[in-house]
Amino acid sequence: MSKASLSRETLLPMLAAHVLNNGLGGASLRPLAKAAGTSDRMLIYHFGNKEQLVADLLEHIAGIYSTALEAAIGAERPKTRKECFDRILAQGSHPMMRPFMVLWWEIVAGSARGIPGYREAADAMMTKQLTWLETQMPEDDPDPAGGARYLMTLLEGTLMLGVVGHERTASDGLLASDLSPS
Amino acid sequence: MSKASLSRETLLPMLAAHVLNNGLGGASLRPLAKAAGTSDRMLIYHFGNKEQLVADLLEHIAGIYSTALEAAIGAERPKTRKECFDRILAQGSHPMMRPFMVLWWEIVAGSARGIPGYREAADAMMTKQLTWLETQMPEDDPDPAGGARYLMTLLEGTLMLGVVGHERTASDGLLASDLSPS
DNA sequence: ATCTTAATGTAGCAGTCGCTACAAGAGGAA
DNA sequence: TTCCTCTTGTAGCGACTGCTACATTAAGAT
Repeated sequence: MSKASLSRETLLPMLAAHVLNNGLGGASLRPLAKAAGTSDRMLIYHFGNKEQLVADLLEHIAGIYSTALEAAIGAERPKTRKECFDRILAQGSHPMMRPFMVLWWEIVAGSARGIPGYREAADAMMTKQLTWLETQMPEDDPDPAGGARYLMTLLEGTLMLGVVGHERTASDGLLASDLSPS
Repeated sequence: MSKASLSRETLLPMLAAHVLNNGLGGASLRPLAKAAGTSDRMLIYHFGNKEQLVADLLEHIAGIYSTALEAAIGAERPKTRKECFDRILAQGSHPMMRPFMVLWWEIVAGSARGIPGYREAADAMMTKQLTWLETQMPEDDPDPAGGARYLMTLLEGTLMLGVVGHERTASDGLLASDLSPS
């Protein structure tokens, strides 16, 4: 294969990198192609049309997210739900995660708007994160499944408030709650 | 005034209606103008450029949201936080609210991406909803401010999960919690 | 009546969009 | 060799983008 024809599979990582840095909605074929070292002509050739490209890209990104989660399983489990929540929130708020988070909200918006491919990707990423979170719950938690869903809801709400400049709103609200199972 | 020259103020409601039905990011001047009964030429004349138009439009929409909230103050206050939460969630999930919700997630995404005007609008709408929610808390709540923030976090998380098809995730998670103050 | 200014229509510019027609090279199969 | 299929480059189409130059109308001020 040596020099090698670019294929969907070799293209996708480079496209994903560009999208993480520049957004998905505003991305057009020519900048996308340049980032991947090709031409718009070839993107259409490989993916058929832009809609399919975006769908494949979203699926690919969901895959990246999935493997990232699998690699992030902590050594020692948290002792309380609160500790679990704080740890994951800190992880999601890490500057390294920012491009991913910015893209995440774009995916949510696209999902709400019904743009093809977005809903599926959002669903996949949510499901993955949820099952991952279940494995990260405290060992003695009486209801890891329900607790994970509860923490997830709280986590996403907190992240959203943070995005619009209301991180204090979320943290103040949680002061009054110990998040302990009922 | 009779026939009347169109001004920013007369244009904005019609622009807002169009944006609520068709999205903000993908909106371009000519369709926007047609929806408002003018020409792209006049939109630029009145608003200077598109960026300013979008900023003004977002501010206007935040104002609509604000007055809508003020009009929605319930007659009798809920008795528990759970009841308060359910009532507001039902309100936010009402089909009538859908266009607004879809736009909301677009605003959140724009805010995350740092697009001018989005963050300010999102912040204003969040702040408004928060102070409104405080007035809707149960009368005997020991900590209405903290409770409102807590419910708000949960509410936004729940709405987000709903948008990506995980409404069950949120509701299942809340089954295990009575949301009562600690 | 004249002057000024705000409001509007018409036409178009330069750039970008997704996508395609056409042709050419490259590598394997016969 | 001859063919055929896969891959790629070049060029461009028609639609749309935000925005502007130029001209015209209408109304109010003096």
